[in-house]
Amino acid sequence: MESTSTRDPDLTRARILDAALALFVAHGVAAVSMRQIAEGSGVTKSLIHHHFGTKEALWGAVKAHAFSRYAEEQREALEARQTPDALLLETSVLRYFRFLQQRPEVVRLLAWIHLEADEGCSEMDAELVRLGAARIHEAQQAGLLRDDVNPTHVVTLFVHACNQWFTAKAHHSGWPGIGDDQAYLEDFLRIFMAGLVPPDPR
Amino acid sequence: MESTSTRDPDLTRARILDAALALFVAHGVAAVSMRQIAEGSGVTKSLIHHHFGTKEALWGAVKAHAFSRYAEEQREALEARQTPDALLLETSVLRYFRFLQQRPEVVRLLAWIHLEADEGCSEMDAELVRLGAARIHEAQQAGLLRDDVNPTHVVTLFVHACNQWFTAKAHHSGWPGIGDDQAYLEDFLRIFMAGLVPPDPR
DNA sequence: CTATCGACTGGCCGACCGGTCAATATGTCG
DNA sequence: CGACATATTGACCGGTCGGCCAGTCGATAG
Repeated sequence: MESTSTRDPDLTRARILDAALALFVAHGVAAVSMRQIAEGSGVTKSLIHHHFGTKEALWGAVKAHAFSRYAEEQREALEARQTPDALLLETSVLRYFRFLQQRPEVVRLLAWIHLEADEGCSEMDAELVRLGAARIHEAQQAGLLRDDVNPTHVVTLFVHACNQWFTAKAHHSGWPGIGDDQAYLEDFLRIFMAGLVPPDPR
Repeated sequence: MESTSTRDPDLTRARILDAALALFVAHGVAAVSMRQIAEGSGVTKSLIHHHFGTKEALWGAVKAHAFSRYAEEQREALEARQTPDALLLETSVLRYFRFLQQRPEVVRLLAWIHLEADEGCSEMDAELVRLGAARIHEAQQAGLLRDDVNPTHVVTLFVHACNQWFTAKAHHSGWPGIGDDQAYLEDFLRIFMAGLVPPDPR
């Protein structure tokens, strides 16, 4: 049954993971102390060591927890296809863009993972990419998309275009003539979709 | 005249900046100690404080030094236009891609700066973006590129596509079906350039 | 009731942190 | 040759770090 407020190790672990994720993502692993995480999660520093061992192990658990949840959300959205094939790619880009727009912590988590060159995390979204690439391959064979480009690169390209937009947002917000999220998304989609139509056979 | 091996404050500053850049870029500012920088540059820790003050000031000097050198290189290459207008954009993308390919430390430096949300650094490449956007605007008015997209977004898009490719390389190298640098670049250029041709007026 | 196991606590440790400071070495100028 | 500015050094400071450990608390099983 549901436990009372005290002595709930699962809830404790969850609270530690949440606080650690927030702090790690905001300031970086090296800049966050175990004492800060303890304070942020309302538990003792020793208890964190009891549940997760070392700080590095905690970071590993945080990554696995947050990343797998994100990957699951994305897969569910991707597998529930109800749009016609011709618009599937465009709506996928749009959904991914909105997803990152509403979850800035995912963007920063990815950025930290990239800087660590953690190849282990790539397994978690490899399945997503494979799924998306398969959809694009289908559309290519149906003549809806040009077939002289690697489907995986198509997925990679739009993921990159969305990720980097939010990653570097503070930086390029000072660039002259740049627009807001919506304006960038629309221009990207114009170029991206027009660049993928099959060439006129004539 | 040229000084001997001892007592060359300029050389000392340069050595400290080089060592600090390498360490900061590799491990992040918070994870690098002044003692490590001292060891890496062959000087005393106190001497670093003497020349640069605090650790944060050193990081600022490192950013300014590396970033301005990078921006200068890019501007020189951009201002020496000798290619015909029709190919300028494609060669610009190619040059920028090769530039990042040969300077992985620039890619990582940018990634760290983005995570800091340091808006001050955006002034350094804002001029570059303005210059590139102006070239694209010229090409639009000459009818070489579609004119219903923001020129700044065109620059932003290809910068993002190149940056994120190298930033996340270790991560997406595990994705199924992904190609190498050259294959990605070619596919990106196909989509990008085809997406920018003016629509058939008929 | 008692034995037992895991959740949980406070205190402690050695190592290391960024930064300071007085003292010294070295080059330059009068 | 001094006098002076500054590059350079090593010792040292208070504070914080991650991790450890002995021990208490609380639920559950026998």
